[in-house]
Amino acid sequence: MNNHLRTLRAERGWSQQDLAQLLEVSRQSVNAIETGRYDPSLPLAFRIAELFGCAIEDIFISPSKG
Amino acid sequence: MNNHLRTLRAERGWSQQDLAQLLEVSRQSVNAIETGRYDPSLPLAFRIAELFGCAIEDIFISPSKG
DNA sequence: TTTCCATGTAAAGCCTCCTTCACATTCGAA
DNA sequence: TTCGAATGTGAAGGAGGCTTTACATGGAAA
Repeated sequence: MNNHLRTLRAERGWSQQDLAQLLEVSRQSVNAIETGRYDPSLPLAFRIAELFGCAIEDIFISPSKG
Repeated sequence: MNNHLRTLRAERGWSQQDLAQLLEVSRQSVNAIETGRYDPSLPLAFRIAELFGCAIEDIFISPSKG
C-alpha cells in the first residue's frame, strides 16, 4: 500500500528517528512503512494520522485505488 | 479497538457470513473484529470502509479516544 | 580524511492477523 | 421436537507487523 508518509515527515523536517519516537515505534518500522515493505497495523495508522492531523485516507492510498 | 461494524452490518440486514463474502475474508474474521478480539489489517479496514461508504475513522474508534 | 547523521536492509524472535476445521449455543420455523 | 441459520469460540498453522542488534552506504561538516 502506497502512502505519503515520507512527504509529510519531510515537510516537518523530521528524521525517521524523530518520527519513530513521536509514534513510539522503532526507526526501522518507520522506514519499512515509508519504503512500502509493509503496512502499519490499524492502531499505528491511527497514531500516524492523529500526529499529522489528517485522516488515514489522506496518508495511505487504498489498494483499490492503486 | 472498538468499532461500529455490527451496527452497520445489522442496518443492512447482513449476516456475518454475508459480510465476510463481500469482504473476501472468513466469517470468523468478521466475528473476531466485531467482538473486538482483534483489529483488521489496514488493507481490510480500507475494504470495510469502502463497502460501507464511509471513512475508516467513522467505523473504528481510535484507541486514544477510547 | 575523518566523523557524524540519515537512511536502507538483514536476521531472529515474538505477537497479531487471518485461515480452516471443528464444536457449542441459541433461536425461529417446520 | 427437529431442523437449519446465525453466532461465539478454540486450536493449529501461515503470513505479516514490530522489535532489537547489527552492518552498509551516502552526504555534510570538521
